[in-house]
Amino acid sequence: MSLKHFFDELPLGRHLAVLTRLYYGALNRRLSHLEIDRYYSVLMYIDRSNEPVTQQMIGDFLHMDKTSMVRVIDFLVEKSYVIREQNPGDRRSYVIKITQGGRDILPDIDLAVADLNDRVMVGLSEEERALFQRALCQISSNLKELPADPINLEFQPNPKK
Amino acid sequence: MSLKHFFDELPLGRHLAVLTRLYYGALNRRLSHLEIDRYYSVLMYIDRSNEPVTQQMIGDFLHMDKTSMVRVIDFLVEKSYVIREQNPGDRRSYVIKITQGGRDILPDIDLAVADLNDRVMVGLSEEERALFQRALCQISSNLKELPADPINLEFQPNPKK
DNA sequence: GTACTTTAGTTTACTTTGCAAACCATTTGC
DNA sequence: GCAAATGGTTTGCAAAGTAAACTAAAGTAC
Repeated sequence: MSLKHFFDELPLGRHLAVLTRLYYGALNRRLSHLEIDRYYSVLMYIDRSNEPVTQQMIGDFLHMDKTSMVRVIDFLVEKSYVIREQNPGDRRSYVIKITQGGRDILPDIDLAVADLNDRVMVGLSEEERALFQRALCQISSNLKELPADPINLEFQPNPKK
Repeated sequence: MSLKHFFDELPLGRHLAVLTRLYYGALNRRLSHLEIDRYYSVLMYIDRSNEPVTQQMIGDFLHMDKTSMVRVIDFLVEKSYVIREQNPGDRRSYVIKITQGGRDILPDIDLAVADLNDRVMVGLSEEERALFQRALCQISSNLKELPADPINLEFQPNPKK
């Protein structure tokens, strides 16, 4: 049997799931000194945005559902990386603001993410990396066009003691 | 803020996780008439292999851990898609064999997977698709070189009633 | 202004998958 | 022949998505 060839016949999602796990395994290892579980992206988004951010906006941007969002923000508030502030413009929602404590750990996160993003691309030329990014976007937009059942797929770190 | 640019700064794993979820959402929808949850890959592998397959081998190939493997095979046996047979060569292990019932649903699975794998690539040339596949393999091998914490990330379908 | 609908966020209960640890029955290595 | 490793199982836990029901606030229509 040509396992090599069979690889391409498998659901693409299977490969993506494996890569996701490997990726976060590596990232969590690099950032294991931070108490931030795996919510790097959330903190990065809050920091990068130049407009006030609500939970809804974060969830929309990162494609996380709102109940998970509650848990994530609860966690980040608990760790004092962000605070919930009343949104003066809409009293139903909160503005999520990064704290100094959050800003303090961001450089580590940015560095680790940038470095790992770079390392996983070792062996690919600049053009190939650019194309890969473009392919991801294309695939994403293709998938969003398709009818789909709701599904959850996520990773979780093992509790490192 | 250039959100477009920020996209590349996010952990690659974040994008992969989202794509995995979208992909399985679409695939499960297409195969919702089958009672096979999301174990397409397992059945495909058992079918494709031209040597006797044990749970260990499946798990190794698909990067699923052995306790999940037990659950998956239990499920497939329950649904009569596969059977566990004593492995004459090693009495600790089983040979997992696909049944006629399993073979019956494989064409549907193969078709849906091939079609979806193709659809997600719409907008990319043959060369670009080939490069994308190669990039995935490269990334995978790069990641395996890196130290990593164990992590789990998977998807799960919502219980469609 | 009153009533209906939508939206932001929360809570609870459930699902799937990975991991860890303990375990049994074998097989392998010395 | 005995210790160590291996295939598989079980149990218990963790994270994240979903659904459904809920509150409070906003928006819309009349």
